[in-house]
Amino acid sequence: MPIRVHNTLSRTKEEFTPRDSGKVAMYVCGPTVYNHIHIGNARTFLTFDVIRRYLTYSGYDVRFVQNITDVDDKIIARAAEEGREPAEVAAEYTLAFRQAMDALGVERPTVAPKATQTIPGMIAMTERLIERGHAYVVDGDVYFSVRSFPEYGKLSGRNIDDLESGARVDVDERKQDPLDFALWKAAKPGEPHWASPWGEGRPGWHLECSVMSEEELGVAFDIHGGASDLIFPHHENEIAQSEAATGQPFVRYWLHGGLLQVNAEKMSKSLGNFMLLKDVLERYPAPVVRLLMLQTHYRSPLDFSTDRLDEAGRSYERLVTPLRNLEWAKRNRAITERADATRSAIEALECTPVTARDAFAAAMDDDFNTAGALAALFDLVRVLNTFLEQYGIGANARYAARLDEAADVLRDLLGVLGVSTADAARADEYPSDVLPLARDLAGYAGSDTRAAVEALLTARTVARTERNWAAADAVRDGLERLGFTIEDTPSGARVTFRGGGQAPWPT
RNA sequence: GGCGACGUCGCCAAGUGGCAAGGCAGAGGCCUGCAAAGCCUUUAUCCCCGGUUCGAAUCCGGGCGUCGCCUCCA
Repeated sequence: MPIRVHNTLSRTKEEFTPRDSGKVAMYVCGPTVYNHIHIGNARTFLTFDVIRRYLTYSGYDVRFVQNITDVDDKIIARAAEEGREPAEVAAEYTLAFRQAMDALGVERPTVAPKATQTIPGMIAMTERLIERGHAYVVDGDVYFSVRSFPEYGKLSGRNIDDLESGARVDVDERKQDPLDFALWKAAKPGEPHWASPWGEGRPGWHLECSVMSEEELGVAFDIHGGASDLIFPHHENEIAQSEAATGQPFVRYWLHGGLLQVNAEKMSKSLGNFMLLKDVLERYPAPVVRLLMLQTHYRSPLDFSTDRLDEAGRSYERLVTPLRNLEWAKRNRAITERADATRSAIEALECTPVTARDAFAAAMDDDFNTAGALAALFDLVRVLNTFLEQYGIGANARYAARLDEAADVLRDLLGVLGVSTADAARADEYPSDVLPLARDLAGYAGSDTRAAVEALLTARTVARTERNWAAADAVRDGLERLGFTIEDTPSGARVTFRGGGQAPWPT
């Protein structure tokens, strides 16, 4: 089944046909490295990470290019505030950006060019534009002439005259038209600068994306992504300069993500209501953050709050619990076939690898409907749970293999969404707080925390055998306060440590 | 003022002409010493008013409300 994508240029869903069969060339606008990225930035990068992963899962060879804007007004301003060199500021936040993306589980780009390493290409494109009559020089600045490009406005659905009537910012008298934008800026004293045919200067904002994408992907590459606030003027200007310079279409499919909001308002630097990704990741595991964002379609606005993160945490638990339960059942060879076990539970288990993959793909093929894809995974979870409930691992190897197959599908498809299941089994590094508890309740005198927990569980088992519920519950409640959960299963008590004295999210 | 998006169960959310997915929360039941996890059951005619259609949450018109872009912004 073909993949369909919403193309901002046509405002409709179109069948996705890449330029070169089997290959996808995509470009996503990267960060300006003047600060840590915020959670809104993260949403956009996450969106395109999942799109890239799904295209790869679908069999495409994806070449993914993302710029690093490391020379810009905001970087210069920040450096001036802090009495540092712009390059130093850019280097610091470039590193921070990569670390944050790694922490979120975003795959690295195939290529991540920096603006400062693309200067010759930007100068060359500016020269091309001047030659073709699309740009003009004024006092060391070079401006693109929007009037020279008749199709200006086709992406954002505006026309030049409407834009000018709504203009409310000071007009630079040196521009031929108020909408003309800088391709090259003459450097002011103290600013980073490079030699150019128009004097010492630095590139304008939009230019790098046009140059890098053409160098790395060629023109009329497949997918250009970014958040919807980049449609105008950024992407509109990219189209103008690229198509004016090459005389060819720039991009086949424009994909734009919805903005993240806080309290139903746009989160932005200027409103000051933003949260940094790194701060959120200190409090919530990456899979939970990803899950929250993937529960909403990528083009819709998404309201972000800790309440919703907590909710996503519970959803994550539901998705990974069957994997934990299956491992536990296998380790204990738990076969709990019940008298009322049903034939349909077996049939569902047999069908689920295929039905889950089909439903997942059908949702994702429809403009990357991750919410629908998740629904397919929750259905798979129910099938697994139901089978485990009724049969355990099953009385013969045939079902054990079926269970493994279903679990593999679940892990694989969660992987396409970049939702790691690795955290699900973490249970090491018990806190030393268990030692006094074990001494008081189990008479354990050693210093090995794992042995202490074992002693506590043994004491609890003994107490339960003696029907001494108060003593048994003292162990469970004591451990609960330290971040452990005890669950009694047909194969004995299972203890899960969720970390710290405080659970990463309420359980 | 110009352009655009959205309004679906308590909360979140999918669904673009044919009996309204899913998650969270709630209720009842099963299981449990009690729990936890899990299973089963249970909760909507889709902002309002018109229209098109055999049939609309889905198409058209109007209204109300929310949000975004038009200025750096993911």
